[in-house]
Amino acid sequence: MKVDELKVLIVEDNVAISRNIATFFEQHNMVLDFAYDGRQACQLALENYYHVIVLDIAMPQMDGLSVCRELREKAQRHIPIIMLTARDTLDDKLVGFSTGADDYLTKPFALEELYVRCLALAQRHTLNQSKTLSLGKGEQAITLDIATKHVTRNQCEVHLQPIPFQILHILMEAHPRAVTRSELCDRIWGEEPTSSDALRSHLYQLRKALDKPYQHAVIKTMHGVGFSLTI
Amino acid sequence: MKVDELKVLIVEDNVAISRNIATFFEQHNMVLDFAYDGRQACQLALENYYHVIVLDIAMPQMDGLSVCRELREKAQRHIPIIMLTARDTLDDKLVGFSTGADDYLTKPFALEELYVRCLALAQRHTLNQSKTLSLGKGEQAITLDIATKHVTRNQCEVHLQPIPFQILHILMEAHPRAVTRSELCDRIWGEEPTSSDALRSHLYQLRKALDKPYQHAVIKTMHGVGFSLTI
DNA sequence: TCTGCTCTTCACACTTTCTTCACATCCTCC
DNA sequence: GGAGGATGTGAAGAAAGTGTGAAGAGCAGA
Repeated sequence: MKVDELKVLIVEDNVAISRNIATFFEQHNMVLDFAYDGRQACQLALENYYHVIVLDIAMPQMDGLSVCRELREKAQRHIPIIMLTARDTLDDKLVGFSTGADDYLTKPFALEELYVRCLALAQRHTLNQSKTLSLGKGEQAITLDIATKHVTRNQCEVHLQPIPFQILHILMEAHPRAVTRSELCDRIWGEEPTSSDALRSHLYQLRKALDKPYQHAVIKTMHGVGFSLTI
Repeated sequence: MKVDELKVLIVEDNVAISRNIATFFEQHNMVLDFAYDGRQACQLALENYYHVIVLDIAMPQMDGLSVCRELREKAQRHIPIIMLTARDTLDDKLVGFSTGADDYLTKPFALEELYVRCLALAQRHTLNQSKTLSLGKGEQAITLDIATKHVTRNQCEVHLQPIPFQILHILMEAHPRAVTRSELCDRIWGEEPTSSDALRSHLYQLRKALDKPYQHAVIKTMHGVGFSLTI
């Protein structure tokens, strides 16, 4: 998956609306998956990594609110969710938010509006700007420049290959949460998974470059869980 | 967060609009401060704690975008900001988000809409903080961070293996209720149960790590019933 | 085509965690 | 106070997960 692609799950039983969204979003370089009912939505959302989920409230089998509740309960991380609703009373909105939606739109809505809110939620609004992440201080100080792919630790440049760079990027975004192996694989390889041996090997490379020269290792293994940064 | 604890800064040079917002918001138990230009806004925002800032883009002296940028730069924490804008093109929205707004509304807007978004933003912000359970004080003080899997007692880190961690998590959620053996087994192993010897062994490990170093044991056996935490 | 870099695969060593078992101890009820 | 079930203790081995490093495949640019 390319770094600047946004992966979005559209949960909407009305095929016409789905298709509309698809046309607009794909023009804007987004990668879409679709679900047409709640069950399917939950399954997809728990198995794959999405930057944002667009969720219709009114659906057969399992409505949007239930999906939202289930994801909040079962998913390891907080998945950004935008609700689509036909209702428009204060109470309905409050209910939507209180079950854990991050944003909502009332139908009918402008596709553009949905697009902007997806970007914002995915925190990709800085899409075209040089953005640097930084964490820690002293010997543990790590900076990562997304645009130039520069990484430093303790002010010294660290050379990373592309995949180790991606791994570090994901870990820094998630900090202090641990990231599971499957989430890492999902975000790096997307649809075409490789053997998990590859991931181990890239992690080894990342550690060799980032941690080996220093006393304190910042990449921590959480046995049976995944990896996290400890600063 | 209780609604009546929400503290909001309204930054808007049009007094009529401010007054409107004030009337509606105060009916909903929010506590408001007002600023009428950008300078004033920055000053107030940096000196006081607000749950949300409602920020008009078009203002004399220093516009909303500049205020936003300055706050992102100078403020220690991420202050949730909702932008109010008269403009309504895709680019304008993107610019708004890219300077760091968390949400925006296009004028004219329904007060109700603004109200709901303020609530949502404040809530989302507190939800994003890593979730920690804590119980007791002094030597019995126990904290458990769900995201990072960190456990402390008496401010000292306690290393737990995954299953003992799960057990403690379940016990802390249930506190002060006792949890039966079968409930524990059910939640840990689900459908495929193991011998109950395993559970005993994991409980032993949990006690060894959590209680042994201290005088007072917090894990209490209720003979024939199950286990509970006594703080 | 060659060169240099990156990615994947594989084999092996090592670590952590889980389960099982044997025995000790405790509690409750008769 | 004794019998018998429930629970605590601890060690040992099984199982799963992880680290390490090298070798070769694959690919893009010179």
